[in-house]
Amino acid sequence: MAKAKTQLTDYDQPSVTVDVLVFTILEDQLKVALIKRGVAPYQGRWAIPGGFVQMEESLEDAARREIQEEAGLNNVFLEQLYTFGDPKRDPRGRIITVAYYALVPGEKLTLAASTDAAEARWFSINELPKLAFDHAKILAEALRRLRSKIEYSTVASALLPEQFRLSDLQKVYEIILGEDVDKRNFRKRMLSFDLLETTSHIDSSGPHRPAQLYRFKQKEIQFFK
Amino acid sequence: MAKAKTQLTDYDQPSVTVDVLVFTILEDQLKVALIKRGVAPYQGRWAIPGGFVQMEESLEDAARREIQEEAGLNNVFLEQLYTFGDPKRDPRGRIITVAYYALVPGEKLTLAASTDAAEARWFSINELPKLAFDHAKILAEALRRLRSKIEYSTVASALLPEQFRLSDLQKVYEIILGEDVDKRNFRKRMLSFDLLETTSHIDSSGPHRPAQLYRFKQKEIQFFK
DNA sequence: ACGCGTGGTGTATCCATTACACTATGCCGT
DNA sequence: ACGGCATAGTGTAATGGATACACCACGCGT
Repeated sequence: MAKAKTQLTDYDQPSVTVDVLVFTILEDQLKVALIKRGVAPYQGRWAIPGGFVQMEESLEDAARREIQEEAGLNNVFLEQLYTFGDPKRDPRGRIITVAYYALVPGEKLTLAASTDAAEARWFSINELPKLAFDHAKILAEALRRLRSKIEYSTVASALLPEQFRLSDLQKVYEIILGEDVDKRNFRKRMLSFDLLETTSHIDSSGPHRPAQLYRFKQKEIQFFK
Repeated sequence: MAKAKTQLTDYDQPSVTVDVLVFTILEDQLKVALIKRGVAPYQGRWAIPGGFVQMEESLEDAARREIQEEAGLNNVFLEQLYTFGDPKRDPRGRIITVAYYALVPGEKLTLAASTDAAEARWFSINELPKLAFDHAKILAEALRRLRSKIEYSTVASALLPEQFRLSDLQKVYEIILGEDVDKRNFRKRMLSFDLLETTSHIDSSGPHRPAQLYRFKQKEIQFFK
């Protein structure tokens, strides 16, 4: 085991990981990417993907690296959630984890099992397995944050392709909030913020009236009102 | 320098500190406790008090320990703010800091200079000195959080004694938000949430009509609506 | 007793949110 | 080509919360 040359105190210190909750929408459900642990502790249990923070990378870079490794994705919405540091949260020792959550558009996505994971899968948040460590708590916190944030910001855009129908956007809200939304009020409200614009494209798939496609004026997340 | 016996990887790892922003209200101003650094780097600059996380304590316990050491206070409102982990944020090496903020009632408070601090003082947030490290950013984030949170929760209670006049509560809002509040609307709104109750005490200090004293029904923070 | 300073109260207006139902349009099957 | 199906798209009335606003109440100090 290497000596910790850069430590600034003479004492043992906690290790630091980042865990990343990657959410997407598939089959009209909110899904989260989990990995099946291939080693003890919690061997065989599902867990939030994560890994140690390297010395030269920022926390956010570490989170992006994880997403790249697990799901092959760059350039997704990513936000720090909370830092979990209970001394007992990991039976291997003192590990503090900085949790992030990411949102990726519901398109083609592949999940790669990483070194210490036997398998990786999307789970609907309505059909979650028992999770390893304190990961159920972390996931619950992420869902709270996402449900809250969608009410006053444009985060939903990160779950959609660049262009989308208003009914697609409405569906994202319904899936995340878990309740139906009134179509007319929803459209009125969304358009009133002046953060959406029509594109020159029309969606004519499907045996019904074609829909206008919209996009968000800004790629970055905006706040309502 | 001690060998890091409990490390879980063969690589060097970041150190972890907690930094704690302690806010109070004094002289009708929102104040934050800062310490003057007695050692390099940033010797002589003012900084947010903080320290290393010990192996056996949770992050919150570490934050409470800091508050105890710096200000001799227990049992204050404390909430995790954000974790700052830029590899360049500290010239001494890789230090990740988990920032907390605490709110203490505006009463008698003493600040003690700790080992590596030459001095400790309250600063009005309107008259801040240049801060060490990335502490200006951390403080700005804390202020944003506090200003946001006071709008939809009872956090203001943590800045007041157990019993207070409605005008005291109003003043806390005005100081934190930095703008005047309409007295009648403020009272109507606060009372409408049914989170306050009158006490049997009347404040008769001052050469004017005495004021009813109120308290929050719950000690814990509640959310409006 | 009167004036000062803060405590305490109500009403009318405005604006945002809600509830709610029908017509429009393209596709597909006959 | 037409009729039915499925989703797109649209407006108005009622409600309720937020805002703006001014005067009397009460103890104290002089």
